[in-house]
Amino acid sequence: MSKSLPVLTPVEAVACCSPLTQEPLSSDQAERIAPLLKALADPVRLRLLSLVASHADGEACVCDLNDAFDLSQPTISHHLKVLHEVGLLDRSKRGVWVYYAIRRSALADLGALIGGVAGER
Amino acid sequence: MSKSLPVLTPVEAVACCSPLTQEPLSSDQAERIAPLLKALADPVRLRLLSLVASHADGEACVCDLNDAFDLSQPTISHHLKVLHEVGLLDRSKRGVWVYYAIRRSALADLGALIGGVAGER
DNA sequence: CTCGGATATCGATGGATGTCGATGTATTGG
DNA sequence: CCAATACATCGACATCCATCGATATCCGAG
Repeated sequence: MSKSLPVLTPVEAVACCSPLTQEPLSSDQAERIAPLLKALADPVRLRLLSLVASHADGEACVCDLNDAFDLSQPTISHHLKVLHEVGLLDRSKRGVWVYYAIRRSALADLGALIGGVAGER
Repeated sequence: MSKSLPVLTPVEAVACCSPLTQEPLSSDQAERIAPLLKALADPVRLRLLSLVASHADGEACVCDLNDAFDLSQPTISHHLKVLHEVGLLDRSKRGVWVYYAIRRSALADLGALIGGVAGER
């Protein structure tokens, strides 16, 4: 089986690659990185991530996020789940509220992978 | 019509934004950036881009690229078109062959947008 | 002009994805 | 224990997208 899928979130897979432009990506590497970009490749999720990141302490309550969009609450919940599952957002529950927090290192790694900046690891 | 779409390739839209994590993305900004990430968010296209970028002079002939994949020629052609349309690859024809060349500045801008590195413009 | 090779375009198809309303689950207040 | 609020899950639906085979287009060789 060529598909022995790792116990590795997409976000972890990014850290192990040299920049896109330096040497050809292996098929496996590409398959691991693509989901991360897919998670990012939606206007709503881009705004969600950006909203969370630019909030105080880099985290925001779902209740705040819902109001920023003209979309149903399940839809926002779905998008947050996608971002959380690939490891771009952390999730923590406090009382009735759920807070999502940005993972800056994940974004930094991804940015370095794309932009070709060697890396500040 | 809220949709007066610009004469602006996605790749040009990127250069105008501060990093994702700095301030919330506007709806319009998100709508312009998402297509660029969508173009990147496919394992085959990631490898294609990486192959082209790491080739000599940052460009490669389609004939070389086809052989690197287990996919039909039309499929590769389609992926290259997607990357070209968003401005990540330049296209030039020489005789019978078509060469695609990486646009490093586009990747750099996108990387900076995601990674939060201010920018080396 | 004709042939063959290199790429692009077209149409079809199966599978993934964004969105919604309805409903489920958990926590707090009374 | 009950009601209300915050959030997640579910099922359905429409749309989008990766892929293919067939075919068109372009160009150099002879």
